Amino acid sequence: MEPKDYELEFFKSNGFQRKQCKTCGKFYWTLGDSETCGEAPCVEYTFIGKPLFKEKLSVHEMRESFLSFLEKEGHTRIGRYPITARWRDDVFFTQASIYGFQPWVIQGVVEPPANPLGISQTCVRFNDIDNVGKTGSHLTMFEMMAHHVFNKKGKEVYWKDRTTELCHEFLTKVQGLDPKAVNYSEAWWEGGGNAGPCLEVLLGGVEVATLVFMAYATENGNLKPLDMQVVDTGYGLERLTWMSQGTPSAYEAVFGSVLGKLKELSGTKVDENALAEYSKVAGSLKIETAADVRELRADTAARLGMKVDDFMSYIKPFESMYVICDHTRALMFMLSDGVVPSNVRQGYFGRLLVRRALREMSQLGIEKKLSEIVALQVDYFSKDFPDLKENKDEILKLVDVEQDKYHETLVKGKSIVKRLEESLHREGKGIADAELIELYDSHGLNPEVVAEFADSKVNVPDDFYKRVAARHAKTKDAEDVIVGVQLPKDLPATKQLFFKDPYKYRFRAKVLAIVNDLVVLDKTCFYAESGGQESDTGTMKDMKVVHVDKIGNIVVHKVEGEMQAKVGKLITCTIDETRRRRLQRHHTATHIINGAARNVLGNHIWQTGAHKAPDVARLDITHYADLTKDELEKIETIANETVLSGAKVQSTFMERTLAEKRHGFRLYQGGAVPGKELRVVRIGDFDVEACGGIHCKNTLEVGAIKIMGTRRIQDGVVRMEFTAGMASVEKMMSVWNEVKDVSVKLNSSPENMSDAVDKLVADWNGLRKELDSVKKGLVGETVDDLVKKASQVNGIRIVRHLQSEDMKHLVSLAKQLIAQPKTVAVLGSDQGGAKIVIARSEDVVMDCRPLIKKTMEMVGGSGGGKPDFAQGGGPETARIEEALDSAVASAKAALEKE
RNA sequence: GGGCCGAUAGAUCAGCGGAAGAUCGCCUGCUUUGCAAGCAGGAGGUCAGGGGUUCAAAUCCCCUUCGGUCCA
Repeated sequence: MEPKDYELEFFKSNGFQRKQCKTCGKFYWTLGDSETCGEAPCVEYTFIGKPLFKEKLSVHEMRESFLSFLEKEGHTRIGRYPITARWRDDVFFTQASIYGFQPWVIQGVVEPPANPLGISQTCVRFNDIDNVGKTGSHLTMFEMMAHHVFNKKGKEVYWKDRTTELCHEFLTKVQGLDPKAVNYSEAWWEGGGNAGPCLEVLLGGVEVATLVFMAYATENGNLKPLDMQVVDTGYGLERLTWMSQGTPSAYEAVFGSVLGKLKELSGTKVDENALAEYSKVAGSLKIETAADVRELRADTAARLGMKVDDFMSYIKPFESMYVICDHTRALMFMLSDGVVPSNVRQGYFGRLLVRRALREMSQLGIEKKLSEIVALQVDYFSKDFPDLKENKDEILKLVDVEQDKYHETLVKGKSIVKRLEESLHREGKGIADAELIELYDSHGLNPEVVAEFADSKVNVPDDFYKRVAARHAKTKDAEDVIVGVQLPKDLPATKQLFFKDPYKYRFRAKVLAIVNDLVVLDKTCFYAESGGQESDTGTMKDMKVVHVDKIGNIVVHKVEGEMQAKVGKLITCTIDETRRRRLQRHHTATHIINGAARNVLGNHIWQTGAHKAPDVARLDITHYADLTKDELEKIETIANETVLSGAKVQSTFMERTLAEKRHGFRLYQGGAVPGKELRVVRIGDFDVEACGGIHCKNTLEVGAIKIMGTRRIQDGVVRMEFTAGMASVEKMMSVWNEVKDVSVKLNSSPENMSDAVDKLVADWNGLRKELDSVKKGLVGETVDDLVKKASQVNGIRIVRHLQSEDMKHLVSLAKQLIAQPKTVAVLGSDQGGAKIVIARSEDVVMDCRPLIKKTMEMVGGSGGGKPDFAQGGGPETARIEEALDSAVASAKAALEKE
């Protein structure tokens, strides 16, 4: 961070002064005479009640004002990128306007869609979700407005001066800000492996924009100049809107009619003064823990001369409403862009928002469905985002489904809390910290919910969420390190011939390198495993090619047999044609099923994974419920109709930006696809995906598609297994054969098999029961005999009996014997080892446990039980008679003592 | 991707080393003009699956499968 980085010609020629903030020491440039940098906490918000801009604008108006200003200044306006960053595999969500251009544009691999460009990018960030609603300015979802410039060497567009000038003009000329009211503070920006100087645009106590000049790559702590220097600006749409309106909090400015409706529903009255003070205090505090929030409330209450409790009860409903507004707006965009709420990955954040919003709804006592609030958001935003309107029904459906799921969790939770409380009560305890943490972590019940469900009072520890986090903070296992193969440097990218001709199975190519059993060619028809499609196999001269991989853009053939390739020589290769054709069909079938599923289930269907083997393929899609039989049949029917329609399958390479423009982000079904050009695979008007796989040329080649089964592999994801072409035929043949075999065994026909099995099962159950009762009857008969044969001691009968039955039978017999008065039973069995039961009726005084222990020691075993009923066993079966005698003797001895 | 909790009758769950239980629901009979209900009796379980420990496992240990939940 060098001072000269910030000595802009723009500052100098316009009379800006460089000053140092009295409070924080930051350097800043200004036309004014302030002595501080101009950002809270160095200064308090100055614009509340006194807007700094000439006109009060809504978010829609502010966005339009910014973008049209940029257009006027020579920028091209482009549409937002989706909130789910499907073109990247390093992040879940779009968190800044630059995300849409990372990594390909920034790396110079792909041309930007326009240069310079203007955008208002929808973003979500969850780091500060706990502060939403409380601080007056935190949001999970926001729009980052920006002008971006991608400066290639020799093709520079503009850099620091013009950037800052544009910013200054927008604020002063367009929004009518007093030029003296804005400060530009010097700062350094780093992120995602890049770095550069930046200017923070501060006014009214708020940072409304950041102007980043991305000039370096960071490598091991060192800075390396970038080939392409990027202007990365970020203007907070919500903050600018807030500034223009001067409302007590950003929420009041941003949420418009949606917030109004919530106020109406909850019947709260607004005290502008209290809200304003709250925001001001929040602006000057660092809010990180629950204790900070308490301090915020206490400070504000003090400034207002209110009791903390009174202030709390006033401010709570507002916090709730702000949270609901924020979360529903974020949800709307996330769901529209293809997030299906679930318990993992992106979906989890959808669930989180729904549950948090519902909590606040119930706090406010609003009985409406959450989807009704989301619907208000859609209406408020759909004019500027038409896709929201298009997806409205889907969005609301997803919210409803998720609300139902939360309801189930709560119903279950309620009984869990009740039971827990009962059992703790028996021990004379109440719900303590440990239980609270367990209930939240394992059952999704946060402390407030538990307190609501519990009969007794529940105290929530201050550091509750910290302690939950501590439970998760265990060290990770070391990851498996994949040992990479060291290929010779400077190998050219392998030419992949199958793109041009997917039906070429024989070719000759030059051998470029051999490493162990790996062969690299100059060109190849072998498809390397990727995109879920297994690799081709085949032969190379007389060697077998068993697997093909891609390392970077070099295709590596793994061969078996004596090495016959020679570097520099040509070699003849043949691909296993049958296998290839099967893989091809399965790949095209996967696209068809994906399209069919979206057709039947809705726009929220995205591919989350896929695998194509020669004999079977599978496709994972985002969906909130198990597929019904009806849905499945529809998908299968549509898929097969599509096959029979004989649609062309077109594969064309296209510049990434152009492909995105033409086909939208639906392209990214298979996840992030690297590179400058995308291969776009299009099946009629049915399905378009970015895909590097090998496809049939016409859907007719796919043959019959048979979906073998579906199952939910996780909440929000359904896996479909299916076959196509010969694989379908084989599968159906083998299943049909199986069915016929079974039906023959059942003495039935395939059509009547189900009835036959029902009958069989019923018969089997009947027989089992009959056997049970017959056995019981036999026991009954012997009881009388045994009692008669029993010996007597002190008027107590001792029954001694040995039989070859299982323990269950022995126990059953003993129970019947001791139902008689004054009876001791000593029963043995030699089945599966030496087993003995010693039991007595209630009116006999004797502890059976020491007897069984002593007895079983004789047969090398042990035993135990209750005083009146003991059992045991041991391995020395041959000594069972001896043991029985000993047991009877011991029992007699014990009884005589009494 | 990781942590935690869980899987027992049709449903909700208890049992947590010594014959598989409760409540609701279901069936039969009685009672009632009918309904709600009441009374008496009854059916209904591979204790998720597989290994192990033990004389003995629903119960303890390990693995697998499935569900829930928290976190990234």
